[in-house]
Amino acid sequence: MVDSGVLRISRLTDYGTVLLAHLAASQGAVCSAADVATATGIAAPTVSKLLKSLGRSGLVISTRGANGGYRLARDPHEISAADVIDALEGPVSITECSGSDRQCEHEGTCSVGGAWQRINVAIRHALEDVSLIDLLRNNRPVPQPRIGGLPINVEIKSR
Amino acid sequence: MVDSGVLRISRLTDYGTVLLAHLAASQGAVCSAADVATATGIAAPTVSKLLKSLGRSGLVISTRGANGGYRLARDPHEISAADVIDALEGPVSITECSGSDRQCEHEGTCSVGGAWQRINVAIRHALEDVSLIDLLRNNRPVPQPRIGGLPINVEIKSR
DNA sequence: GCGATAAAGGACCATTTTAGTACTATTTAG
DNA sequence: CTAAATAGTACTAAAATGGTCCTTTATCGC
Repeated sequence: MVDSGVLRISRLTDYGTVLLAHLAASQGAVCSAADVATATGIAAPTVSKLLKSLGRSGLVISTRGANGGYRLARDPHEISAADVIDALEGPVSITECSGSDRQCEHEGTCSVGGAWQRINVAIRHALEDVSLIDLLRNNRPVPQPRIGGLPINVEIKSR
Repeated sequence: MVDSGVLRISRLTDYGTVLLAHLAASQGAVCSAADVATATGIAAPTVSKLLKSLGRSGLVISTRGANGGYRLARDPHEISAADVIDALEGPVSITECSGSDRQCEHEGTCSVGGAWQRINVAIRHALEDVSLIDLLRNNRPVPQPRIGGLPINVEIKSR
């Protein structure tokens, strides 16, 4: 449990961004799933599965048959992190009851709710603000700030 | 799968905010875990487990023995959503490899990374911006729910 | 001191989610 | 026609999650 905590995206979604980044780097050329797998080092069946999903969501365009493959459906500037997450995991919502309109089972006694929406919106904006290009470009050796031995990203308040 | 997707906090963390909200509403009075369980409708062992965690993280203060119980460690204005999440789930990080210092297994081929940090920071800020009081006050439709006689929307000093 | 109360801390189990695999059908270039 | 490649579906293994139980320790009231 040393790993990251909440608010994580699933590993598959993370892979998804890697795949899309590869397609973006390929400048519109059609790449087969196998090619992408080789290039990214992600297992072929997994790549295939992900690209299928991304196709269904309209982020990539597929061409079937011999010499077929995948390419981005639109300019990588126009694909946001939110798009990728939506495609692979469904709509973003931080709590179960704040996202959908169905009833929370503790509705009567639950005194928490409204402010999560605000948080949701903020997160949404952050995700929409980052494009595939950003994800590609901001790639750097990472001078990750470190606090003590802790791999924390953001400053943590004193305890 | 109708439910919320990624970026959700776990149910336990959600419960945690409910528990803390109840303690906030109790204005510093000591509440036993059993009381809180009754008041919130959350299963007693679960409440107990959560309050233990919150105690270890310094968000609540425990008193053992007869007439013991829990109370908030500090003013509810000073407890943020980020605090609660940190306490119950560890540090927030959206991807596995952006949060920890361990190597991503696809390091050589992975072209994604940097921009997630920016997203992390944005999310972090959103979470730090919302206090327990906000979570209480922005309470929705449910008009003045009362819990075993206790009104839950206690007005505490506004800011 | 004694007994009741209540938290602390672990160990443990059931269920759900997630990740990954396999197999079959369909489409298309040559 | 055949080979290459995606589409779709079903299945399995592994991990995280949620929840329960039990034993120990501390405190209060008598």
